[in-house]
Amino acid sequence: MTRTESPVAELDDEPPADPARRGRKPAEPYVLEEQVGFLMRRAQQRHIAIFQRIMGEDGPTPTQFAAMAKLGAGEEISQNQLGRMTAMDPATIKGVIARLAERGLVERRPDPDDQRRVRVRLTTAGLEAMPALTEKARAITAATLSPLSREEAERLLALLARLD
Amino acid sequence: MTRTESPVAELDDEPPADPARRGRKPAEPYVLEEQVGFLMRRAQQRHIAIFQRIMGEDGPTPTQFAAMAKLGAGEEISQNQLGRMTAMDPATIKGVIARLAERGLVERRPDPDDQRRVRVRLTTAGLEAMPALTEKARAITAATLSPLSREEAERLLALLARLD
DNA sequence: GCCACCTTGTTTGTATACTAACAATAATCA
DNA sequence: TGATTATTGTTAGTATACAAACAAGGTGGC
Repeated sequence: MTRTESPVAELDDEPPADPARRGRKPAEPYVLEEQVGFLMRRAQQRHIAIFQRIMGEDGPTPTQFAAMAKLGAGEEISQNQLGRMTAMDPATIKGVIARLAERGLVERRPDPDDQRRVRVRLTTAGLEAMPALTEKARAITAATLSPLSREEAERLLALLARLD
Repeated sequence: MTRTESPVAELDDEPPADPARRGRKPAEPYVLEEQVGFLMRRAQQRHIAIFQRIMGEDGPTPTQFAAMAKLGAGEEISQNQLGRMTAMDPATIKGVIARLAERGLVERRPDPDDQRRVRVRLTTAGLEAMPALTEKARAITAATLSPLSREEAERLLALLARLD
């Protein structure tokens, strides 16, 4: 699982990298469009655009739907724990849950056993919305991956999952 | 995080998922951790954390550095055009340039030939900062891709580039 | 039982990102 | 030329994200 040597830097035909360059030759250029960060940002922009198009005007955002998906069949989960499950820090999940609550899709109540906790669950409206939303979510995944073959898509997901 | 089985449960064959599933079988579950959007968001979170660690406390953010990289050797580019080159819409690039200007790394001046335009370029301080920042950017890319072999990294970049 | 420490949640501040609406200027075409 | 259209930039509003500082409720060590 370790990788100590040469970075990536070779989509074209470049000489090996060198950390200390003192007045040396032009060396390899830094090409923004070939950097992981830039490519991921662009891919995410496209994905989010697809998400909004399919979910529609007043549909949930990606993080809102992630929270709803984890609340799934009606479980009650503490706010921070839900944040951990959906890769959001406490400050972020707080806002997401607040907006879902404003729209009547989730409800919060104090945990009877631990007064620090806020338990969150889907409302009836939220529960009823889930099947249609989940179908849309599948369509969003499919549309995002549509430029790739099924094998390529699986390879991409496997590689992304390893960047953790 | 639970990583149980194969990444992509199933794409079947058709991107457009069937809109109506009425009382069908249990069907495949929707597993958040296997969706592209979720995996990309997590990968980006990790990348941004690496970025901030290596660039340091008062280093540029990813978008700020992207803008600086495109201004490169001292070219003067209009604000919106710079936004297009770095995948930022006009409202976003405006804020990024404003913050870079506050820190004295770029400067703006009206375009003499087109009064709508604002031309942006690196200041002397910005220019002088670039070599060290670019070295750090290379280290960031390498660190982000470090869980992968060189071949895997190249495959990932190629796949991400196709999601456009 | 008490105190130190950990966890949970909130608040504030900074930085992306995008939409929508708008103003000013250029470019085009009838 | 004059009107329509396009481009450039700004402003306001919504929604992530994270850090840092804080309050308050649990837990364990002694």
